[in-house]
Amino acid sequence: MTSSNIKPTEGEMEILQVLWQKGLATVREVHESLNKKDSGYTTTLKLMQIMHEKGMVERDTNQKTHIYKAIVNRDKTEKQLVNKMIDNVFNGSAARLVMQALGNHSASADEIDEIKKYLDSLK
Amino acid sequence: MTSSNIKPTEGEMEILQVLWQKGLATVREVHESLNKKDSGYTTTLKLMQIMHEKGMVERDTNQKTHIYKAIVNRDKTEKQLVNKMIDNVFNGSAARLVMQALGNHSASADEIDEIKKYLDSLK
DNA sequence: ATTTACATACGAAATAATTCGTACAACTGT
DNA sequence: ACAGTTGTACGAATTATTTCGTATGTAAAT
Repeated sequence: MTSSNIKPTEGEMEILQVLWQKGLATVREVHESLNKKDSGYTTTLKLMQIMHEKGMVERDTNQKTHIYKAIVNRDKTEKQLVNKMIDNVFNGSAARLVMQALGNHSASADEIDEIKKYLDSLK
Repeated sequence: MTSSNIKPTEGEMEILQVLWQKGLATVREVHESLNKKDSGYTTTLKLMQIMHEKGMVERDTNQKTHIYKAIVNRDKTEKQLVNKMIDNVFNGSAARLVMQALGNHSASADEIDEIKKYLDSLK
């Protein structure tokens, strides 16, 4: 087992996405990005505090309003989740996952080309 | 929103996989397929009973030992989970998911060829 | 200066998911 | 017939996750 084994919950993933996208963000910014009408500001706050305890994010507390930043690695986290799904849902077949993803979510022609190029580069 | 919206938990997914693969199975067969050393037989039993309540599986109770069968659709369930991940983790980009899945050791050369063929067939 | 708005902290309730213990029924072998 | 094994049922404990209420501090606006 490697150094850090991360298993973000669903709620944590949503927040991480915002942070990865924005780089830096306050709790309010994150909360508004998520625009959940079903849960309040302090819920997002609490979640981010927990993420801090767990070492998934860091924060600058010099100002009254803290500024957060993800410190878990995006690529690594994504790979972990994808691998788990491949295992858990597709009996270990990456190909099945890929086909399910493409057969479905109407990947655009552009996307398909992009993927082809990528496949060629793997050789 | 369509008729049935299924959201199997992680434990339920593991069981569904066994059932999809075997077609029919008893609780013991499922439990042994999963070979979890960390949880007992009655845990699997309970889970499958809950799945029955939720209408994810049906069972033949004519014999003492009940025989289970998945009734949620495999393809549909997989699509749902993949879409959710695309949304939730990859900001809506199927291509990003695919690349993450392939950039992994998990994909063999054979698999990659298979996917290429598939991509061509999409045109 | 005082009210109003916005921030963090944090305990605790609410909800979800997993796990187990135990009661009891039905088969199996002696 | 009866002990041992294997099965279901199901309440309840445990653990994980999300949600909120409320205390309290700080800045801004009137």
